[in-house]
Amino acid sequence: MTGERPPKRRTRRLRATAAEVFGWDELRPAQLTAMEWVLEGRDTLVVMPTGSGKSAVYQVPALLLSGPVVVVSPLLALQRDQIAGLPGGDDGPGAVAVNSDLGVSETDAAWDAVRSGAVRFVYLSPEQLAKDEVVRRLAEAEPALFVVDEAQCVSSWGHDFRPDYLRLAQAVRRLGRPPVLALTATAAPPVRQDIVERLGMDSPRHLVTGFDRPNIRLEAHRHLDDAERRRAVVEQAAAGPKPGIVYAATRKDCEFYAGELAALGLAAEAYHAGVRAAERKRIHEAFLAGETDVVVATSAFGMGIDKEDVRYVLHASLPGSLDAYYQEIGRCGRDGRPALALLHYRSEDTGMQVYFSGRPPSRDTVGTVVRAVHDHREDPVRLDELRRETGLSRTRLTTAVNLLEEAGAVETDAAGAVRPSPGTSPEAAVERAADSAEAHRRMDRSRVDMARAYAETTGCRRRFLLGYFGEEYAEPCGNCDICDAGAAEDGDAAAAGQRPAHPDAGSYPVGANVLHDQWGRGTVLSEDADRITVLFDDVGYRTLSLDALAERDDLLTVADVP
DNA sequence: TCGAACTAATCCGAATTAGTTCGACTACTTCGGG
Repeated sequence: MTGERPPKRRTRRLRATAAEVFGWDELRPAQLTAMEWVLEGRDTLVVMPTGSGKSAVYQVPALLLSGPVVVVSPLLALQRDQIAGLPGGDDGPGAVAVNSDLGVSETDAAWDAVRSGAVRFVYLSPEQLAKDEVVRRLAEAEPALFVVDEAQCVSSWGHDFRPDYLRLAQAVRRLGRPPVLALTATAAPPVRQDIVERLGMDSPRHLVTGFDRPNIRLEAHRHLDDAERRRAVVEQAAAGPKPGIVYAATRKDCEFYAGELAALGLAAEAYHAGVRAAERKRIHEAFLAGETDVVVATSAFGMGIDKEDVRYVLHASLPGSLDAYYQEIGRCGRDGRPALALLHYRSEDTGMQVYFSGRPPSRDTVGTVVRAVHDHREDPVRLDELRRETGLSRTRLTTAVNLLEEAGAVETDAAGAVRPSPGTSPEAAVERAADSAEAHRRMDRSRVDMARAYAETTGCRRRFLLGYFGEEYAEPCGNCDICDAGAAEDGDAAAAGQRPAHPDAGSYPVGANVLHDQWGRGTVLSEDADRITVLFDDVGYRTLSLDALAERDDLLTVADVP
């Protein structure tokens, strides 16, 4: 193994497989790089926009690996789409999805196919991997790669809504620790860090392609009055070029806006989790087929929508985070033609988003769980047994166990059973879990604050948004409402998006590590005309006014500059 | 945290108002009934 021969041979094999099996004559450099890392057996985190061929990063290497590939995917519909998109026929790679749709005999047949090697890909929800039986049968097949698709779900859903996402690392361990590949289209630096930690990835390589989507125009409008906001949303949704997506905060609002738009003669549909499955499928397909002008939806609508010609994404309310916002607006303008991301909000919207960011399990719940675990000090206990003993729901129990595990108070052993960590009392465990929960709450709260800060920024919106994702963007973009206003004021496009500089502008360069009097260590994410945004390790995102910083020069000190 | 929907109180009863309560997003899985 000397010189450059091995990688070159690997590259040739990847290209040949892509062409022969999938009919892809060209692979993009980023795709190829990530595929090579996967073949080398390295843990890998890939952040690439939808439509750039993320799935290929595991599909092609899968055919060159020695065992089946496990693919964790959050929605059963996505699993079906992925399998339908694979090349069929006798030469194509076999694939199965194991989930609650299957009957007993179908499930057995699926596992037989996995065991016999007839199947390359096994698609599973994280809930499936919480089952002993599933992990046991998978382990027998000795998987060669563990893929987590839509990996942002680990961070956005794992902490409360779907806690089995935080238990994937245990499953990976029990499967013999195959290399882990995490794929996502949108992840800010703290989300990437969360994904890496929660999946237990080992010194992973990161492949992050640019976030900027220059053809999407960014605008935000604040309203004082709810009726006025509703009027503006309906008018703009009706007037804009179609098709478009309107995101509303509640199911009720979806029905309201869809009703108003339909009354104006538009083909408009309301989409949310309260709509029955068959109807949702119909709406989804009609939208992809170009039969719908506007879908008005909650956050339920989005994953798996790969439609090129969406002309606008309009938000009728403040989003819960810029992570969610960027994901949602990224669904317009995929054809590269001009598109509009428009946010209508009221400051009152923050209340509901804080509510939505979820409440951690109570001290009582955590206490019940930790005492139950301590009762099994001598014989580690499985989660389903803990559930019977505590009478808690699956979600609440798993969330509490995850929190205790994060706090170092309990551990999961090689067989998937839970026991107390040595030397921790139940009382201390509850305290530590409460501290972890509080840290999550602060982080979630700061994400809502950042969504509002984006809406209210006085600088170029694109610079703000990209700064949030850790991408420096020096010049004003010229394609947001703030840049337009600046250009109109000074008649100078170059000055657009930049208000007169604060005397302290430049004191806190983007990327600099800083130390705050109260909030501790942090990293400067972006700099507006009169304020900076910092991501603190312990308290999350904060915006700080340069005026306030000028008054007390010991408040925030620069530790080092990149 | 906000706002819709409800309840109680008020000067006869209808109608207003102050106070209270409750629901507001995202999925998979399992299980019972038609």
